[in-house]
Amino acid sequence: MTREALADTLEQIALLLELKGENPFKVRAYKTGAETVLQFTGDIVGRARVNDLSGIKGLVDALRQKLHELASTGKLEYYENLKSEFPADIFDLFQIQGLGPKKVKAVYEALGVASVTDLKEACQSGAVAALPGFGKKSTEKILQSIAFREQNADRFRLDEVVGPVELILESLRSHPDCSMAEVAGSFRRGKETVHDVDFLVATSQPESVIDHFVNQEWVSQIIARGDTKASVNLQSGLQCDLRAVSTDEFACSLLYFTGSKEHNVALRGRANDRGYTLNEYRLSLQEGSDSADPPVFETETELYHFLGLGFVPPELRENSGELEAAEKGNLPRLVELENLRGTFHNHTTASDGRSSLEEMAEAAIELGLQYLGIADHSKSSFQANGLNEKRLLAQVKEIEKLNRKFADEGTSFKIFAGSEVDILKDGSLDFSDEILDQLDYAVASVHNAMTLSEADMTRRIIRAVSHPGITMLGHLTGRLLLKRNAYAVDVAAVIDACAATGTIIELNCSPWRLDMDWRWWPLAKEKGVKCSINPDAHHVDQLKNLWFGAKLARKGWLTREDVINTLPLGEVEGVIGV
DNA sequence: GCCGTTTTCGGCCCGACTGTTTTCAGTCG
Repeated sequence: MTREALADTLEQIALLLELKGENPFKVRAYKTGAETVLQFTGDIVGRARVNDLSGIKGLVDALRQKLHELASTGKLEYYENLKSEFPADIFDLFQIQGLGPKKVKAVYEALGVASVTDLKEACQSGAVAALPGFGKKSTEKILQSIAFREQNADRFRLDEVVGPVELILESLRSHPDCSMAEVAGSFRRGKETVHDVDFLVATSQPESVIDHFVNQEWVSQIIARGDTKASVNLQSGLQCDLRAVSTDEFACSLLYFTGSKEHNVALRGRANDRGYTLNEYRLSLQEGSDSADPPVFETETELYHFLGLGFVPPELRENSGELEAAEKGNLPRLVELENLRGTFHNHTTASDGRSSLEEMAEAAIELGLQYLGIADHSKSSFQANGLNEKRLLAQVKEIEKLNRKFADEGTSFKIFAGSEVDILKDGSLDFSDEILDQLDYAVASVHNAMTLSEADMTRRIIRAVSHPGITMLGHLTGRLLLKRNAYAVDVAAVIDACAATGTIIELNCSPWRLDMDWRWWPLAKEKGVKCSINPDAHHVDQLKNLWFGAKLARKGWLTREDVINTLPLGEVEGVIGV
């Protein structure tokens, strides 16, 4: 039983109680209970197991007893009973945008809608539109949301994939018959979401490695299994494919299975021009060609060089100019995770984070960072417990105190006091200039009124980034990968405005966002706009989101010089204007 | 269901937006 599992159960109880139309304050008690469990500093699971939860605000008789039962037995009778009153798939309905507990309750009770499939049918038949409180537009919105879900049903965010990838790679590499193993495909290229994951091994005993691959405990279904390839589904539904080749074929295969298809096509054309033909196993002489016999390539680098190209990092292999650059020797030296010296835009328990200021600082020091920017929500983000002026200034004082402590201890580390300031609907900011002046830096972000027209949204954001108190723009498009599309905004115009005002654009590396999108960074770079790779961490563990950020920054052709948080403490202050 | 007490029960977190209404309920951040 984990902390997250305890909190999940309380949250699901809250949802079910809402469905039943229970007292909303009772519902809230369960929700805040879940939050309390998540934020508790200490071994909440252990304490729940031995029924030692006294004195924790928010957990009194009922919740304390339930947490004890859950932690000590792994089950909760109250929850099981509650669940049995509703169809098993009812939770899926809450994923539909625009459907909350009241509306789920309405379609369930009036129409017997118990799943997303039922809901779709009921929308199409007009039954939903006929319900009180619903209408034509609601029906359309629901159908749109269902379509979006269906479209993305077989795609996964990187955070859902990175764990399994490491596990499987390690398992393959530890097999005695496997001499090399790599992950290829869109994961290796650093796409923001993936459909499946491709693995490649070099072996002289393919059957034995494939046997090993399909018989792991995390495999839930074997889709296909042949002599040199196999496909399986993991419990999450993620499809993983394995190809087994010989050691001599490994480099060409890795190139081939990394893609993209378009990059490969261009590369094959280039091989043809030189009298060769390239496939997933090897480079061979074209029939009748008088070119020299090609060697066996041990690495992708050797193959690229043979074709007159510099090594193209996998992230750039989208056939968007990388081959031309590789030919001229103009490929950028891409930024690396290890180049990052610090980071901005992180939250603490002061707003909606789950780790305290001190814990976040300690975790950043542990990661080897020299500085950490704190940017808790501002007062308009009420749902996120945004800070008002008084609380913000108190936090600034607290940060100053901690910084003095670091200095006294001889620790070369600094916390930058900032804020994630809400961009209000008209583009004005949630804090006055006088308050912003007292901060080291400020991130401006949109958190509401996301349905403005493109023109209005663009005007709104440009007004905010043009404000002298704003250092950087947070998650430019507001997208939530596989969940919510970007709001309408003219990204190019915003980039122009940032270029004109010297405003930094964030690469928000929460795996839900990865925003601004990698496709826009080359333009931003061309215009001279700098990037800040920001984890948007709400917990110490999420500082590791920097890994996603570095990957996506590379995909956007960014170098160390383009990313401000590669600068050491002592230089970065100048850039953010401290 | 929890809190703060006025130790017994009333009060509990805001504001914008949307769509369905025609004054407001539900959703979302």
